[in-house]
Amino acid sequence: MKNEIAKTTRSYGGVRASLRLEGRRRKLIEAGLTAFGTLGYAKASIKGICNLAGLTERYFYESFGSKEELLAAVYQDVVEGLMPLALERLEEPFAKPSEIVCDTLRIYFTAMKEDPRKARMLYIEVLGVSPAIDRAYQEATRRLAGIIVRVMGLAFPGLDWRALSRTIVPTGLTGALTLIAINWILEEFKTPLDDILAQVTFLVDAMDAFLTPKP
Amino acid sequence: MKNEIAKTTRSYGGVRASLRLEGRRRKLIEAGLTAFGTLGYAKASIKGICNLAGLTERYFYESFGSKEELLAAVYQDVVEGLMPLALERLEEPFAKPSEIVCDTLRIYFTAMKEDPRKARMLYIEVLGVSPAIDRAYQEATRRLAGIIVRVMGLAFPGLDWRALSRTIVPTGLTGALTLIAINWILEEFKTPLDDILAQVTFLVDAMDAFLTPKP
DNA sequence: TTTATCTGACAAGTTATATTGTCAGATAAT
DNA sequence: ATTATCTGACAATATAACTTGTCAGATAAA
Repeated sequence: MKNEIAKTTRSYGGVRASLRLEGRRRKLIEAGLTAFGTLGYAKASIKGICNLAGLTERYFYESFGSKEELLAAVYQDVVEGLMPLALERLEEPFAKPSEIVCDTLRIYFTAMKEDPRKARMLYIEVLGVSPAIDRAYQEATRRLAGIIVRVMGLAFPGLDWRALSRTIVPTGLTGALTLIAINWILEEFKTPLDDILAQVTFLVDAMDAFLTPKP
Repeated sequence: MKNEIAKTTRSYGGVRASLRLEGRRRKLIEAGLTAFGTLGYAKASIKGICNLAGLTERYFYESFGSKEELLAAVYQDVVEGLMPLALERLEEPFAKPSEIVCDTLRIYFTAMKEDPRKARMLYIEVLGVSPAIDRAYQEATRRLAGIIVRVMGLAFPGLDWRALSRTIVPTGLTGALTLIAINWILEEFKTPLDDILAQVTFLVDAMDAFLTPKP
């Protein structure tokens, strides 16, 4: 209670106080991503994270109240960073359903392979930490399901996705995508991405053939 | 190194040494299930688990080298205990595909609702603890996928499930089932099980209608 | 130039947990 | 009956991490 960090207001090293604080916060989030995504949440220590960030513990508590709070911030950051990537593709035109589906999946899976830390955060480290984190996970799952529904809505405009979105179908599709991703992560991306996408293409094409009535 | 527990060989209280040891081990596994399945793995302490088991720490280290080792044993126990339940149903006859699918799912989901500790163990507490546990999770996932393939093979004998089992389809189905289950757990079983199964029935019937050519 | 504030390194206190050790009384073997 | 072993309760130690505090030197403001 006595010795809280005095709120910094001055400029220092030519940068405003708020910018320095934000910079430290970002460094901690980045370090947290590395620590959680490699060591895992349980084995990552605050001191270790601070070392990675090139900061000292004081600055950790300046921005976060606990390791769990940092985890939540890192998780949010990863989720927020990944969403727009997939959404961009949805603005572009496409020739057939399997194209838009696979393109979106490719973006998603590629992002994970390029940064396995994020992959671990998204699916593995985030579960079972605390009720608060569980809620964040649920919320992120819902958003992912929402994106999937949008993609499927574009791919199969004939279906009533507004109605379907109130069923277990989006959750099921999300789960399918998620577990395929988890297995891919745990086997260290051994299966070529193109193999996975070829199978998806086959399935989506089959669904397309079923839905579009032949004359 | 000096003071290891002398290996017990005598009979005591009318029970053989090996039986007493096995009994303590089982008590610890049961206590671990309770602790991990409610507090969560991270927050469960060895002392707390021993209290739940009505044993002292000495006996913990008699049977397990670490908390993680206990987790692996508990996980195995839960997985082994759940498999035969679902497999039993597969011996019985059924009228239509959605019947066998839903019956199996009902058994599975009911088991989780009746013992949420197991549900949490299966899907939530087990992830991200260590590479060894990750492998156990992968193995269990494969076995679950195997069961799903068997169920689908019964429900849709017209499909070549031997070939399909080498695709992402079993993993996808497993993931769908898993995430639906996780959401159900995290929302504390709010959605009535019959609602979920009704949707599954609808989907499986639709798939059936698609696969059986109309005259 | 002088004063106030910021930074980085580290110390200190606190808590929690794991892990090993001790021991008195209960039980079985001789 | 006496000796050896087993059990349960608890003490002691070690370790690790969190959290707060101190302080010298760097930087900016007056």
